[in-house]
Amino acid sequence: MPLNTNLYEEVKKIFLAYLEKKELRKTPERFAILEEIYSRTDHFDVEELYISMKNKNYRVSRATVYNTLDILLDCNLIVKHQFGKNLAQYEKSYGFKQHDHLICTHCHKVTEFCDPRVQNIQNMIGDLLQFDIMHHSLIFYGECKKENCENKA
Amino acid sequence: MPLNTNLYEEVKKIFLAYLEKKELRKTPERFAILEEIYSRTDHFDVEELYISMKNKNYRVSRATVYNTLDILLDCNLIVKHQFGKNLAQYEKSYGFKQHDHLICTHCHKVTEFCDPRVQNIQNMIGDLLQFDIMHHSLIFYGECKKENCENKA
DNA sequence: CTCGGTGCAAAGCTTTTGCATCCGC
DNA sequence: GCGGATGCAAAAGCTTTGCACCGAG
Repeated sequence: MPLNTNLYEEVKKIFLAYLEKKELRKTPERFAILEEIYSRTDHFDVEELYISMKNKNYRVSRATVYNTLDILLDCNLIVKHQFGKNLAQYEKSYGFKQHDHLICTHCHKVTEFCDPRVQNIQNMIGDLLQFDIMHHSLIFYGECKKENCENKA
Repeated sequence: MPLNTNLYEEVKKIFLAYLEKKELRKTPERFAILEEIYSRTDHFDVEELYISMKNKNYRVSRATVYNTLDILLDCNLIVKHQFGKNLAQYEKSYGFKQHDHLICTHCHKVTEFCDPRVQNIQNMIGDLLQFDIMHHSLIFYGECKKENCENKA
C-alpha cells in the first residue's frame, strides 16, 4: 500500500515532538520504522515488520524494532493487540477511527467493527469504579454464517 | 480457598459427560487438575497451577496441564485470557457470573465488572455481520483514582 | 567527545513436541 | 493387550538482554 504522505508528515511531527519532549534521539531507524508502519494496512507482528524492512534492504535489527514499537505505543501512534495467540500484533492508530475486532474461530480472519456504546460503557465503568480508563480492547469470537467465509477447520 | 464440594460435583459431572461424548479417557490427572482449578480463586497461569499441584505432592507434568487446560477450555469449564502480557491466564467459569476486566496500568491489578450492555452489543454485531459469536473479551486499561489503589510505577 | 541507540547473538520464558512408559478401557 | 495419555526433556517461538560499536547532539 502506498504511503499517505500528508498523513505521514502529520504523524512524523507528533513523533518528533514526542522524542524531543522525552529527550530521545531522532535516529533514522525510528523514522524508517514509523514510515513502514504507516505504509501498511491492517495488523502486523514484529517479524512481518522486520522482514518487510529487510526486503527493502533496510538494515535494522529486531531489537531496534521492539524498542521503537514500545516508543510508538507510548506516544499512541500505534496500538498493540493480543488476539488470543501468544504473539503481539500491532496496528497504526493515528488518523483512523477507533474500532474493535471480531475474530473467526475457524479461519482466524479479523474483522473490524465500531459501536459507540462501547465508549459509553467505558465512561460509565470508569466513573463507577473510579478509574481513568485510557483505552480498551474488545474482541468477539465466533463463526461466520455466510457462505463466503473462509472457514477452514 | 476451600473447594465448594457441591459445585465441584456438578462440574465433575459435566466434565465426565464431555469426556464420554468425545471418547477421551477419564484419567486421574484430568480430575485432579479440574479440582485444583475449582479450589482456586481469581486468575492463574500454567506455572502457578503446576506449582500448586507440585506443592501438594501431586505428580503432574506441565505437558499434561497444558493438555487438560485445552480440554477444559473446549467444554467451557474454564476461560482463557491474554491480559496484554505474553502469558496466558485462566479462570474457572462454571457457576460464576459472566464478567469483564479492568486492569490498572500502574499496579496491574485486575478488577472484575459486569455490564449487560456488552451482551447487547455482542448480539447486535453478530446479527449485523452474520456471525455466531460464542464469547468475547473486553478489557479496560486505566489508572485508579482512589487513594487505596496499589499504584506502584 | 559523550552516551544513548543500534546490531548481533545469546539468554529467558512460555508453550509445543518427541518418545518411551504407563494405564484406562 | 491396545492405543490414548502421561512424564520428561528437548525443541521451538517470541521477546529481552548484554556488549561492543556507532553516530546524534
